[in-house]
Amino acid sequence: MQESEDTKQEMKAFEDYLREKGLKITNQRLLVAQKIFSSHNHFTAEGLLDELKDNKDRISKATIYRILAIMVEAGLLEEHDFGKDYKYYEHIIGHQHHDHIICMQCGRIVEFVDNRIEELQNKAATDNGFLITGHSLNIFGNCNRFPDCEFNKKK
Amino acid sequence: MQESEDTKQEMKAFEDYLREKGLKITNQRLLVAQKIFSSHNHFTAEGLLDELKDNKDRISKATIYRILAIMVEAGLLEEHDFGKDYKYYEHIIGHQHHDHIICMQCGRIVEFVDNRIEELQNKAATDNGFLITGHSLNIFGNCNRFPDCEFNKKK
DNA sequence: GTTTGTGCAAATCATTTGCACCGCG
DNA sequence: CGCGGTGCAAATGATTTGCACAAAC
Repeated sequence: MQESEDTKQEMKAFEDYLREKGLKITNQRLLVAQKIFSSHNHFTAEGLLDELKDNKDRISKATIYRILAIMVEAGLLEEHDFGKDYKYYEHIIGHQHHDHIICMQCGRIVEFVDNRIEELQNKAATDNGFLITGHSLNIFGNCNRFPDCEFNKKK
Repeated sequence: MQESEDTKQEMKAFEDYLREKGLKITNQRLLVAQKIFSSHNHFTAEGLLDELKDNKDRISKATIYRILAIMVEAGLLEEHDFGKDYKYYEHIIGHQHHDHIICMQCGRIVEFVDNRIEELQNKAATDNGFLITGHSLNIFGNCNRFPDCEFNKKK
């Protein structure tokens, strides 16, 4: 696994977080973080486990979940619910906030940003007396017009 | 349980759907539908079960889930994922589409509509080559400023 | 009468957790 | 060393399902 400059910085942020919290820097944590930082795709715990099966070092499912929880807590990862019965994760360090459009046919996930929507959401929240702490906007549709739409690809 | 005019029409829509699909009109289905149509609150399967416990007729959890599935399929009910590990349902017949703001402290759910957001979502989808089939916009926040905010109320 | 619905308990499935052993610091 | 981390298997919790009995048409 080659390390880009970005990946190096992200790894440093993770290690700094671990040290800061008095958590240990283990092989499993480094491997998982590296795998995650080396891709910008949305992934599932199961999918991550599969990818790491290839590795000489086997990592248990329980550990995967435990590490994902730490990274979410650290603000390095975001957890998404796209309507399936498992969660998706996305590494967000150095990524601006965005929303998602999910293809119901092939599972393709497209990111988009619209600052006007963001503003209108803030307005809706404050108008209703809420102090906004987060939001989730998912658009579901069909990307059939794309030539490479594959059915039931999901992990 | 008194039946308002609205409730009567909603019950009729449900019964029509059942007949149309060759499904039977059972006591359980009528009771569940009536309980649902008699309130405009968001509810969970568990909560619905509790409410029906009071009734002389006991309905099993399995049946609740089966009936909820039918009503969602019929377009009478909408299923929501508000970030908890159970689903919320909302009866939507005769209700215009709306999004939700959820209080992370007390679980209070406020509905809002913003047509500009709807338009911008449609634009985002079509701009990305998607044929939009649905969307879910949830804003999470804190309604602590409200005097009657109760913590951990959730069903 | 048949066929579909219901209740019960057992099965699923993603995620979490208890516990004995392992390895970082 | 000593405590947090890991792997395994068992626990959890919402939802689903198989099956025998009951109710609708």
